[in-house]
Amino acid sequence: MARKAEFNMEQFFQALGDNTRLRLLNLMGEQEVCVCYFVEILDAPQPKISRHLAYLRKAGIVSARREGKWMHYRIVMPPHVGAMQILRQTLASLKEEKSMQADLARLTKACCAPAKYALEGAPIPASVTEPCCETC
Amino acid sequence: MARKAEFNMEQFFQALGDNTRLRLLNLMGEQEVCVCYFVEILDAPQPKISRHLAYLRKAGIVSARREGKWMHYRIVMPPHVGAMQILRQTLASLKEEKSMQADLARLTKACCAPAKYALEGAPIPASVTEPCCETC
DNA sequence: CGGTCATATTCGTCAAAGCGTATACATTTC
DNA sequence: GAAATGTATACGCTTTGACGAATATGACCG
Repeated sequence: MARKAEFNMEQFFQALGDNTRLRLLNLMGEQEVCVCYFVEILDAPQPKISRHLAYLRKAGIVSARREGKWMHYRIVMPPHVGAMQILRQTLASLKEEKSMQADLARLTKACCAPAKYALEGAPIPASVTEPCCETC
Repeated sequence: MARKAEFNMEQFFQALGDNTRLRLLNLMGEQEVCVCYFVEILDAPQPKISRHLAYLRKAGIVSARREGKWMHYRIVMPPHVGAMQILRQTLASLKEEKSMQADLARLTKACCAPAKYALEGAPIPASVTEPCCETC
């Protein structure tokens, strides 16, 4: 039985071949992140963020979850074993870049949830039940 | 001392985001390969092969060596540690795809050198001194 | 139910990149 | 040096994708 799902390497790498998307993936890392944080931290127009998230979703790299008005995105590991390892290695490499570290630092201090995300590193934190405050 | 060279992740992934280039990289694997073999095995117009090789060269993933009329290309591991591991993992994953295995099989049987490449797996085979025959 | 907020999509534009064809360049051979 | 061979580049065309601006959708709130 062929357990290995059909996986499009070409599309996978194309999805990784954009700096905005790499920044988004770095911000997600192990945790679910609300779109409003992406907009704030990347300091980019909201449609741009949304489009790149849609691109990642179509490539099967992230998944979305709605919670009231807010959308939360998280990384979903590809079924393809090799792609999964590549993605893990990519995330690890991103974390070593200074600009990516700066993004992450801004996430922990962002908006009204300075430590909420930083302290809980669960992959799918149901803990994040209040995604935003009055300013976000 | 910052040993880590400036590396463009975005450009790196863009270079991997094309199936023709993935096929070329798979064919190179550990060994140097002559352009004429690429053209024969991918069954593609020679300018197309040449353009993709130039793209990979600009991205710093392959290097070229001239030998008479013939050009030999080989993979050069990126200075960036993470990128190197990603590239290794990518090559390993490619080898598991049937179409890529078929390409490699055609390389070993290609032209007039059925076993020359298959038997010697040295990374930079100086052994390949006669790259082509009358048909290639 | 109308308004507001968060997010997604559409539209038009522009740059990047893939392709086939033709041509240029480099090397060998005669 | 002229022809032949292997490879690279230029050109025009088409597709893809990134972008900003505008608009649509979906959920909450009064």
